[in-house]
Amino acid sequence: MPVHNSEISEIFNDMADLLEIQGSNTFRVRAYRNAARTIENLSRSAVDMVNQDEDLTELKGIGKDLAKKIKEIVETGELSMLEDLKKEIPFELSDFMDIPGIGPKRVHAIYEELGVKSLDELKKAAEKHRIQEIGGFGEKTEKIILEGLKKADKTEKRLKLSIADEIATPLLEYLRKAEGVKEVIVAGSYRRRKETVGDLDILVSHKKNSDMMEHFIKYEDVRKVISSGKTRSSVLLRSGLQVDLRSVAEVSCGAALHYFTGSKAHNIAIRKIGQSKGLKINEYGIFKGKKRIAGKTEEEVFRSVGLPYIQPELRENRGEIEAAKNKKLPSLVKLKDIRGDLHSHTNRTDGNFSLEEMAKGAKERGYEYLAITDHSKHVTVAGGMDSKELSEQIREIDKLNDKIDGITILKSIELDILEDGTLDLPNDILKELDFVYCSVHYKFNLSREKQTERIIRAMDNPYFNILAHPTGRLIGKRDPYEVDMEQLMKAAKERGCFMEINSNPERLDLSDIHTKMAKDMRIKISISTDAHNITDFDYIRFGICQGRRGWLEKQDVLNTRGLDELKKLINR
DNA sequence: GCCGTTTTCGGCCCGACTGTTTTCAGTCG
Repeated sequence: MPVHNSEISEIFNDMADLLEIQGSNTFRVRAYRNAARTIENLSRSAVDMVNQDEDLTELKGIGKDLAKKIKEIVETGELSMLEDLKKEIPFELSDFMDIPGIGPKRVHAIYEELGVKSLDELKKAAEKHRIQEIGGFGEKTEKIILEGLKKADKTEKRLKLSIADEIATPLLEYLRKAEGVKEVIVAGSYRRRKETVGDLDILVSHKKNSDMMEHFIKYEDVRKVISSGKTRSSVLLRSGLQVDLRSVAEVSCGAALHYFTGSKAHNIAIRKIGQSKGLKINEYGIFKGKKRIAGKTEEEVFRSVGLPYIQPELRENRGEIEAAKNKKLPSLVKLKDIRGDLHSHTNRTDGNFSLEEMAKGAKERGYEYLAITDHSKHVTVAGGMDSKELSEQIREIDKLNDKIDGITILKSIELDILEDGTLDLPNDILKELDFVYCSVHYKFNLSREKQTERIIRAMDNPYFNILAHPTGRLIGKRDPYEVDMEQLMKAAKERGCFMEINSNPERLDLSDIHTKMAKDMRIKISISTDAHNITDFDYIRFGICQGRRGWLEKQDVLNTRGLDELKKLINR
């Protein structure tokens, strides 16, 4: 049974939870959490590393002990120490910590004092007002627990970046109307352009005596004020999104922006470097003793620790600090580098606009080319094309290309990969196309081995060029299908195939980590939108963000090329 | 439990807000 990296990191996180509740050394707890993160962010499978007898202690935060534990997990699928720990402390206690306001110390107290060991029992204890009986606990804490339990039922989810955009835009506009306001900027994972956002961290600078905080909590979309102070307030919007507003002085703007942009792991790493240079770094600035030596801009913050500016999308402590030190930071791809879209649909299958309308929409966006990739026949619900219909469309595109100026329409298809790895249409029609996009649309639940084999077999066909939405996931709705991405990428590399970042904010597939894997393996990427509408072309901005989070540079992306170069590059 | 361009031992990021207390611990980001 192959063990996934995510399972290893989950075991380490479980270890950390239980150790923390047990009252273990906090740094030991942190070591487990760090290790969990390292494994989760690994662009290779830990199983392979163990099997190839590689030295795991080379990895950040993995020492002799944790290396041994990783090996044990890989070989047995579990960690005996965790199993032992579960016998000492009820495992369900770790769920208590999902309640906001409840941490390990309080969980420990509840368990020790009341013997409560499940969420059910916790609810009953709170309802009978037994929580208040515990020293250091009061009425409010009890209420927090009851409310938290209610909320846990609804499984508070992270919002997709596109939704966060929709919520943030009017809020920012509103905040900018406050009296005495100077600057308003969103930090946090929103600024790092992560695919989902847990909350919004907004920084404001304003004149003295501004009513900023007052203004903020009066926003019409506020459902509940969580906390409100002079420098920081938190509210819950009706959408369920939490927004934290922080007031910052101008001298501290850069330091605060860096601090609240995160990620936490990145910040810790930066602060450690600062510490080694005798500096204290916090949200107010960079301090040498009591003297502030920097903090007005983010550039100053980085300079003070001897680093060049690091783009927000890279700040995940996935090697960006080492790259910065070695002057190896990527020059990230930009929206304006994109010269065409390689994945789009028309009303011949499940799109909403005609070929010509889509072409005009792409042209209006300044594109030099647009590839039409309608579905093939197996996708019956979308009215997929057979050979005859495809050849009709090919002739239609030829005609349109004669008629329309300023943009070239490329002939392509989103061709289904069948269960046995064959392609949905025969090669004699595929050879008429400029290139072929391929994808999986059914039988998502094959075993990891079978799914991997299926796609690699498809890649064996010489007309296979680009793998669309390589894991099939829909964020928050459908998990990615099981597939060995490393194997897929190796196969793609050997055969001259490419990968897609599907820019639809529901998909963003490849993920950031897999994008980085492709980059490391020198596999070029199509950043395209899968547009079914003209406005869908604008999803490209989310794909670009994902590409940037995966360290992509202009030259790593297929559709930053001019038409001739693209055609040369894409054909096997 | 990890880690070392002063270190193989003694550190390990830092401050605001809240609740329950009378000076602070816990939690959060």
